[in-house]
Amino acid sequence: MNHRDRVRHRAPAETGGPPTRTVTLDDIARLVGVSRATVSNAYNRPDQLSTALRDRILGAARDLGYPGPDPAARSLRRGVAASVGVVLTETLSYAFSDSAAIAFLHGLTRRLEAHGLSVLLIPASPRRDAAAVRDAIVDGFVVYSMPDDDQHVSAIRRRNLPTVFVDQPRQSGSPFVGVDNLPAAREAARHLVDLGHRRLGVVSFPCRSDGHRGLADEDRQASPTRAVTRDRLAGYRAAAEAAGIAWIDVPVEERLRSDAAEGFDAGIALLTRPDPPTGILAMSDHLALGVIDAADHLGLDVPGDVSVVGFDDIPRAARWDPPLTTVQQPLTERGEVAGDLLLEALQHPGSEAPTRVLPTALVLRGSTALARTSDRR
Amino acid sequence: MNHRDRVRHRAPAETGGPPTRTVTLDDIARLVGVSRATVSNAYNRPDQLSTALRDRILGAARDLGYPGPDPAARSLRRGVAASVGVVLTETLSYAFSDSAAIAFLHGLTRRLEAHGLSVLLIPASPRRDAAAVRDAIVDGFVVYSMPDDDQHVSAIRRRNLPTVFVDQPRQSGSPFVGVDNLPAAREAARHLVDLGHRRLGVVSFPCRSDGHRGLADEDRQASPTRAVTRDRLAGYRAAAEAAGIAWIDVPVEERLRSDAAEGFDAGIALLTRPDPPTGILAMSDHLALGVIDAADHLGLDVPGDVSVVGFDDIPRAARWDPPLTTVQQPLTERGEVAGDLLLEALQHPGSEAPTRVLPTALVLRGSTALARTSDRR
DNA sequence: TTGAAAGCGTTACCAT
DNA sequence: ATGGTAACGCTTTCAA
Repeated sequence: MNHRDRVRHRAPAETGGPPTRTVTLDDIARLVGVSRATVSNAYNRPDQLSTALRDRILGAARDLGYPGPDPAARSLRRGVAASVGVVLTETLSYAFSDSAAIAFLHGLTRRLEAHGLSVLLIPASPRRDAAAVRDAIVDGFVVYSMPDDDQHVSAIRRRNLPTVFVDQPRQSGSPFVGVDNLPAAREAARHLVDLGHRRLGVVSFPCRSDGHRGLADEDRQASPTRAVTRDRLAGYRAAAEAAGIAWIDVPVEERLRSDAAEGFDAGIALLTRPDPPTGILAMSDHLALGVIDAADHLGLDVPGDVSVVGFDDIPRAARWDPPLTTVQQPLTERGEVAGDLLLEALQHPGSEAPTRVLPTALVLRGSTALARTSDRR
Repeated sequence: MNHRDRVRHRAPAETGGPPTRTVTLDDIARLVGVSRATVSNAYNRPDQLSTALRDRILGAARDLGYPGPDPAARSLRRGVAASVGVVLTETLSYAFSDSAAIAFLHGLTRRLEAHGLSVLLIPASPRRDAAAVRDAIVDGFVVYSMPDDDQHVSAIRRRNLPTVFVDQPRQSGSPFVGVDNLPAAREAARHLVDLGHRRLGVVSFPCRSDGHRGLADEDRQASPTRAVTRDRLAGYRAAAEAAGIAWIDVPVEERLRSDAAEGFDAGIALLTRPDPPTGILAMSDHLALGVIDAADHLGLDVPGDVSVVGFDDIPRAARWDPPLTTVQQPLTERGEVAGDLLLEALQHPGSEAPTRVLPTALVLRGSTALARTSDRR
C-alpha cells in the first residue's frame, strides 16, 4: 500500500528517512509558540492548561489541517492499541456467509464495543502467510475454530498477547470457550439409531487441509486436524457402534466447506450409493440443509425416505421445510463469552485461564422420523 | 486497557516512561553481538545477511521469547498500517444481525483480503464519541451508510485519509458507491398504484437520530438526516402523487432499526388504523417481513388483504411465505465496489474520485397483488 | 555483509 | 500552567 498521500518528503537535502507527516504536533507548537508537550496536553489532558490556550492551540491545529495525534505514534508510546484481533476458520469473506461465524461475531462485538474496543478482522486463510498476524496492532487475539497446526495460530502464540481460543485449538494457559462435541454428536446419532435407522451416512468437515473432497477412508478419519471434526466423528461412531453398527459400513463424505452447495453435493453422493443411508448426520446445519435439497432433488422424502440431523441450530434451521432436527449450540453466547474472557484477560493479565464449556441440546424437529420397518434389521 | 502484561518496568532507577517491552530488537542484537539494523534485516531483508548469521539471530530471538518486531513501532516508522477502517450505520453488533450489512462486508472483505489488508471494525454508534475513529491505525476508511451530520464521519474527514463512502454521506472529492434510491422507491410505489391500491402506508427508517418511533409528521419527513430515507420517501411520494393520492393521507411509520420486530410493530400500527392501507411500502426487507408477520397476526392475508413491498432483496426475501416483492439492489457487489475504489484510492492517491451508481430492479413476487375492487377508487 | 545514526510522532515525568 | 527531555521500538540510508 502506498502511503505517500498523507505525507510529504522533506527538502531534498534531507537524510533519507521514513515518510513524513504533513503536519505534526511540533508544527502546531511552533506556530502557537508553546512546547510540544502543551499541544499534546491540549488533546489529552484539557485540564492541564488554560481554556484560552487550549482554544488557541486547537484553532491553530484546524488552520494547519492537523489530523490530530498520529494513532500509530500514540499507540507506540502508550503501549495500547484499543483493538482486538480476530482470526477465523477460513477466508474473511467466507465468514460472512456462515451463519455460525456471523452469530459468533455478533456476540463478540457486542461485548467488545461496550468497552470501546475495535475489532480487527485478520485475513488468515490457510494459504496466506502470517504477516497480517505479525503486523496486527492489537491488545489481544480471539482465535475462532482454527486447525491445531495452523501457522497463524503459531504466529499469534509468538505474539505473546492475551488470547482466547474458541472451539479450537485448546491451548493450555489460555482462556477457552467451546462445547463438548463428542457427547453432542453421539446424542444426535443415537437419536437416529433409536428411530430404527441402521444404514447411516455422515457429511463431514475436512479431515485435513489438503483439499480432499469425497469419501474419507479410515486413515483420514483417524487424524482430523480440527478437533471439532475429530470429536463429532467420534461421537457419531460411538453411538453407531453402541447400536451394533460397524463403523466401516458408514460412509463419511468429507467436504471442503460448510455450505449448502457442498451439502447438496455430499447428499447426492450418499443417496445414490447402492445401499443408501436412511439416516444422515451432517456436521453443520448448512450442510444438512444441502442434504435435504439433495433428497428433494432425487425425489426422496425427508423424513419419509431419509432422516437428516444437523449441527448448530442456525436461525434458518427452524424455518426450513421440513424444519431441521439439529444439535443446538449457543452461537451468539459463545461470542459473548469469548469477549468476556478476553476483557478479563486484558484487565487481569496474571489471572487464571478459565475454560468455559457451553451446553448443547438436541432439538427434535421435522427432518427425522422412524425408519421404515423394511429398513430396520 | 491495561498493558502491563506484556511489559516490564525497568529497574526502579529508571526515569518514568512508557511501558516497556520485555525484549526488543536491541536485546537480540546485544546477545548476538550485532547491531540493531542487522537484526531488523534478519526479519525484513533476509537477503541482506548470511544465512548463518540470520539463523543465529532468529535462534536467539526464539531463546529470548522475542515476539518479533513491534507492529506499532513498525507502522510508525514505515507509515503503513496494512488495514482499513470501517464504520457502519449502527452498533457493531447490530451490523451482524442485518443481512444487508453482512452482504456488504462479505463483498468488501473479499476484495481487501486479496491484498492482505485487515479490516478494522470501529464502534461508531451515535452515542459513542469519536475516540475509536481518531485512534484507528489504518490506511483508509470505508463509511457505510452514516448520517450526514455524524461526528464519526467528521472525525474521519479530519483524519484526511483515503475514504470511500457507501450510500451516504455523499462527499465531494471522495469515491462513492450507492444506488439511485429515489427512482427505485418510486418504481416500488408505482407498482402498488398500478395494482389499484389507493390507501398506502410506509414503514420508514428514522428521520432523525432522536429515538422517535411512530408516525412521522410533515416536519420530520421534510428533513431526514439520512439520504436513503429522504430519497426513498421522496420516491414513494412522487409515485403516490402522480396517481393523485394526497401524501398527507399516507401514514409514514418511523422505526428505529431495520429488523423484523420493528417491522411487526409498524405493521400492527398501520393495519389497525381506522382506514388501514391495502398497500405497504417498507424501506427494507427486514421491515417488510415483519409487516407480513403483523398481517398474519391480525388474520389478514398477504397479498389478498394487503400487499407488501420491501427493499434490498436479502436472501430470505425469496424464501419467505409469501415470497417478497422487493427492490433488488446488489448488496455484495456494493461491498466489492467499495473495496475496489478504496484500493484504487490507496494506490493512486491523487486520482479522481469516482462515483459508482449501481442498478436496482423491482422484483415481483408473491407479496403483492391487485387491490380488491371495493378498495379502489 | 555489517553498523552508526537519524529519525517516525508521540506521551509522561519532572521541574519551573 | 507550561516546558525540557527522554524514551517507545523500529527501519533505512549511507558509509565502511
